[in-house]
Amino acid sequence: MSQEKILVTAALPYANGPIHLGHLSGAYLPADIYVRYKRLKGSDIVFICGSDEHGVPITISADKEGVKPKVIIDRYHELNKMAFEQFGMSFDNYSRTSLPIHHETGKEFFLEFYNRGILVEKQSQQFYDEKAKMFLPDRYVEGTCPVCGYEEARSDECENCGSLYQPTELKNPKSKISGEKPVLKETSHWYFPLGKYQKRLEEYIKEMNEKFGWKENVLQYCRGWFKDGLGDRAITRDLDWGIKVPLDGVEGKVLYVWFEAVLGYISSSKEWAQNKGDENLWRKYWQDPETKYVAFIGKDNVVFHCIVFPAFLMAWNDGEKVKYCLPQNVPANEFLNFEGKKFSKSRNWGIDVIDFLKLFPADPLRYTLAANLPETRDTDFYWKEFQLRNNSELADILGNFINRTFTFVHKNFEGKVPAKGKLEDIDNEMIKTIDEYPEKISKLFESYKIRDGVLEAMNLARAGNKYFNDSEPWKTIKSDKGKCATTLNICLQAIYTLAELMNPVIPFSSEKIFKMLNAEKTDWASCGKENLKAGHQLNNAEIIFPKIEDEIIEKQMENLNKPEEKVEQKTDETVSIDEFLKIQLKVAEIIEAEKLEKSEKLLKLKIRLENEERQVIAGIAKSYKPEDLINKKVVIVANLKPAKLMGFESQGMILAAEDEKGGLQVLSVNNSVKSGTRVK
RNA sequence: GGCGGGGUAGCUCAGUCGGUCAGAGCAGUGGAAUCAUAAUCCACGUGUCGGGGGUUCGAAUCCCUCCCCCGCUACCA
Repeated sequence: MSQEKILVTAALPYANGPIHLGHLSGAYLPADIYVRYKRLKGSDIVFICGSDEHGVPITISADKEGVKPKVIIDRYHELNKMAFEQFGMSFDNYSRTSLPIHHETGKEFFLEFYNRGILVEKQSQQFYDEKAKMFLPDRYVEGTCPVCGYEEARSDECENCGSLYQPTELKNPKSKISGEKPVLKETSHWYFPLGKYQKRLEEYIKEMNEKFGWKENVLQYCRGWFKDGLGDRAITRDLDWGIKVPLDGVEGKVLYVWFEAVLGYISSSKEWAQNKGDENLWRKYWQDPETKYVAFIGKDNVVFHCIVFPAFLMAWNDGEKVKYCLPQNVPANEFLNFEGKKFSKSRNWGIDVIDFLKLFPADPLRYTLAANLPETRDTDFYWKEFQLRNNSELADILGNFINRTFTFVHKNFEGKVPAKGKLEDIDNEMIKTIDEYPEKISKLFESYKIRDGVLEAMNLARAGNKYFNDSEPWKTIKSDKGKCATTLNICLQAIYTLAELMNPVIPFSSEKIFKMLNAEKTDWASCGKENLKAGHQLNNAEIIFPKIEDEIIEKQMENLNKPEEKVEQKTDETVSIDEFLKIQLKVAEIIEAEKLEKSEKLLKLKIRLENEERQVIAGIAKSYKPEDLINKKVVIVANLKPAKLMGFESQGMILAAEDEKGGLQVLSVNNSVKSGTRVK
């Protein structure tokens, strides 16, 4: 088979915030594993990505901070680029859509469509914020629903009753940006007639699926869109931030981000070609019908990559010019949740890649995420699972297999690869097993079952351990050194194979293993053969996967509870009287108070309820001296679950409110109320 | 409200164009071994495959219905 030519793109992350673990699982990690695998297979491959830097949310972030959008995108472009590098993403190019080269691409496509009369111009009434001097997207306008009277309805749809209406019908509209009342203003936009391409799109997807086997979830999403019918979609917006509409006399309009963002793949490829010193090199991939184009994305992006982008390319290809390749496969993943809940920036739920990599190396994270990729449905990231994957699999199974083999060879064979002797059944079987692995994993990776491929690779390490155990080299070293040598030789060949098979998943560790083996990687097809010659000198062993201690994981899990409490404070959810009555608030008299020595904030109090005494630890030392509290009658939560603070048990909690200066005011009642009285 | 996805062993997840499909890993229990990061290897699962009904010789897998969770709902990216 001739060398495959492959173009791989990974979704362009939006430069309005840091990427988190969910992004990695959705698109980037599977893409990187696939690309690294294909490189080992010897494919001619180029891997493209970059920051998506236009759109309204970025301008809003900029306004909030009182800076230009450029500040925002520069910040997150650099941050995310760095995060990707540390995570081991092996992009050939990581570009950004704010570059002139991309603006040119965007304008070129727009003009191509405009000049060929493909676009439709339509007038419409849009809300305009006079204070902010901008047109408002629907989600930034709030008002009273004309149907049900719900006060937080959007400009075109009520989330409460589900009604759809014209923006003109919304009562009391209010801009969420300035808080001012927006006015309706006439505007015009260009629309791309997606509907005209629906039939061809359906055929395209059907054909690609038949030939290359698309994922079921992706097909489902597409069917959903086709079922509803595709309509015209506006490809311009009234905004200053973005690619200017390249027509004379048109001001204050830009190409809508979803029109140009997908074209960013092409621009990034152009930039890559320039950097390579061959301006037209990108055409070798994008414009050669032999190219296998694979687009890795998360499920939220399916419509853009399976429908919108292909439609653009079809429209372009209908012209006289050179034609672009359409995606041959779009292996979109579902989402990764975090400890059972959706990642949420606003709720501070989850962890950003850059922060994670400050705590742990990339490979354990890559392995953990790969072993639980949301390929068929949403999955979860759990700190405990991360620790377990690292400790029980990377360290105990893979790491230990390598370590036990190396230490044995160094101790008994002077660190040189022992020569194979007479082979017995067990040896032949192991050799066969090793030899079959590359093809086995290939099959999985080729059908985008990345997760299964990764887990299968770990099984070779398991097989290695079993072979080691069953061969008992610690016995044969004394009884039959030739047999022992055979065992270790085969174990080392297995380690070599593992280093290569695992290379796409844990590239940093793979390099370390190759270094220990004092060897270079080979092509994928050969890595299951005998690659280490007898007598070959090995380097010293090192621990590749240190264990992660419980305390470190527990600390991370403790941090999680903080944002959760914040969320509860913010919600205005109501509680029933029954729920309220579960909390027993009681009046208590403070009879003793003393400061806890090692603590800044805590006081140890003895309080008296009706006829019982309790110890309560209260965090009010900064606002009250112990002696000031004696005989004071305060309100406590009497049935709060007891907790230990600084080693002292606290049987309840004193209610207090924070004043403007951050001082605390304890809730107190005057002496006419008896201790133990229930507060209702 | 509409549309879509999901509900499979203690946990995380595979498996559904009906017939060795009732699974893997982890956890748990017992055992073997001691070269190794106390690391390995072997053995062990009576799970109503969310509930109920139906089609069929046969359903986790198809149809109907109910319950629960999640996502999307288009000028938001």
